[in-house]
Amino acid sequence: MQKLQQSLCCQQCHFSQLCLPYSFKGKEIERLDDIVVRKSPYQKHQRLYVSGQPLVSLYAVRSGSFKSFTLSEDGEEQITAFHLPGDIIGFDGLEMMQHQSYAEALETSMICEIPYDTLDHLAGVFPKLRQQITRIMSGMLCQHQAMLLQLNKRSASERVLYFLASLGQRFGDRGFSDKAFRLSMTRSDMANYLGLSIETVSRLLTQLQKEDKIEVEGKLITLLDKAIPS
Amino acid sequence: MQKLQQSLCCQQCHFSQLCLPYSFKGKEIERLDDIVVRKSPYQKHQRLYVSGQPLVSLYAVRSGSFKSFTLSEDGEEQITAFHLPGDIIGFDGLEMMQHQSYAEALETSMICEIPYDTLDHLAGVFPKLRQQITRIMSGMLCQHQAMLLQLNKRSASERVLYFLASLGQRFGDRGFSDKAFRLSMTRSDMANYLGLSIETVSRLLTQLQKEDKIEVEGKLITLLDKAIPS
DNA sequence: CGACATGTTGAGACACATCAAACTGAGTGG
DNA sequence: CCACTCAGTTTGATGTGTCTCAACATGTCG
Repeated sequence: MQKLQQSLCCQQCHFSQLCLPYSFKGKEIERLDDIVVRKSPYQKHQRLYVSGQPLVSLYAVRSGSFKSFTLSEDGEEQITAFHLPGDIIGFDGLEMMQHQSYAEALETSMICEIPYDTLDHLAGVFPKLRQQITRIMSGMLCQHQAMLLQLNKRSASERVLYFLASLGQRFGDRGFSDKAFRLSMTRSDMANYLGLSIETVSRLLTQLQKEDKIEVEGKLITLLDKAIPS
Repeated sequence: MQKLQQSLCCQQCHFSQLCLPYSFKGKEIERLDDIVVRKSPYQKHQRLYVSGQPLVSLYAVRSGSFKSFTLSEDGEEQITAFHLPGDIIGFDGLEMMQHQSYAEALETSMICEIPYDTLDHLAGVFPKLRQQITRIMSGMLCQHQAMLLQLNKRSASERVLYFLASLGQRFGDRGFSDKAFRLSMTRSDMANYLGLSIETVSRLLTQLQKEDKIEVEGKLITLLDKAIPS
């Protein structure tokens, strides 16, 4: 049991450099470990939280993947992000201390739950932790800005390629291949996120393949040299 | 001179409830006042910072307005936000401690400069301040999520109306009329922000006027009852 | 194996972009 | 004070990228 705990702690986690423990020393990381709750696995389609629910914790993806989305008044879904291991989910709920979106597992996934009141308290004590939280939120703002450019200025084809390339880069950051990976989301999810129709996404995937920019085999994607922007 | 300083301090500022001092008591707000630098006015088109520049301060809009934008490799502008009095600009630079965008005055404007290292230090000391910074950044994430829905799911007409309505609401939050206001940005800026062409924005403004949803007189906008979503 | 979600491909429609031209208004100089 | 200029705005005519509708193919899970 002790060993299991050990294997699950932040020091052992492969994604700690992307997550909260970034640049932490022994003492600080132990305090973080104390407050983190390792939950049982989430199954595909299972929700981490729903919109309107009081925010008590943030959630770090340990394995698997999630999507975040909002629902408009008339019930249409808008996916706002896909989350990979090391990502932290729930920051949009801190303003009102109520979740402003939904988070749903795209596959069987593991989660570390981080109670927010204790995290905030630690943020007062450890400047490094405070700065890391700030850094993560700031990075999310930058991502949104890049996305805005894509949606407003780029063609459907460019958006699809951008999506695959940035996903590849994120896999690369996590020590996986940045060229070949498996999509955990459906074509419908991709289309929703990119503001396109399912049919357009499907067509463009085959077209990009014809242009020798990518290889597609169902959910398996390989980025070829031509995919890299000129 | 002492009086001038007084009239410029956070306690006297009409927009403090939107800004950092939100829910602050005397002692804390004074410390904030100590570190804030009131700068001379910025003229139209003058830039607060440029992309790539090291981040040393955040900036609170005191009066007037600004736009934030990024430039793509091939030099095309993408406006990411418009800033009104009480807004704080520069959060996207905290990840790299380097500004990731440009901020430019849309009209003659006053700014409060907030040195970031001292702000961060105060954030360690005052939980309220730390929470307010978090709240502001979280709110920006929510705004981006709402924008994503607009860009991906709404028609050009709906986007223009949404833009005017949310601008009106923000004016309302600041104690101005939420129904009648003057746009400080050009049609081109609006179009750029909303991912539309200038011509489309212009056409839709006249069309919305014909539908008795708004009144347009150059830069002066009035929202009519019909503008409020059904 | 059957059922149902997911993905692909084609044909036609349409919302918005682009191109083009005229209009307006603020600032400038004669 | 008026003519000039130029950025900003409006309006019209035409083009096109992507959506919609429809049919079919594939994969997945009981």
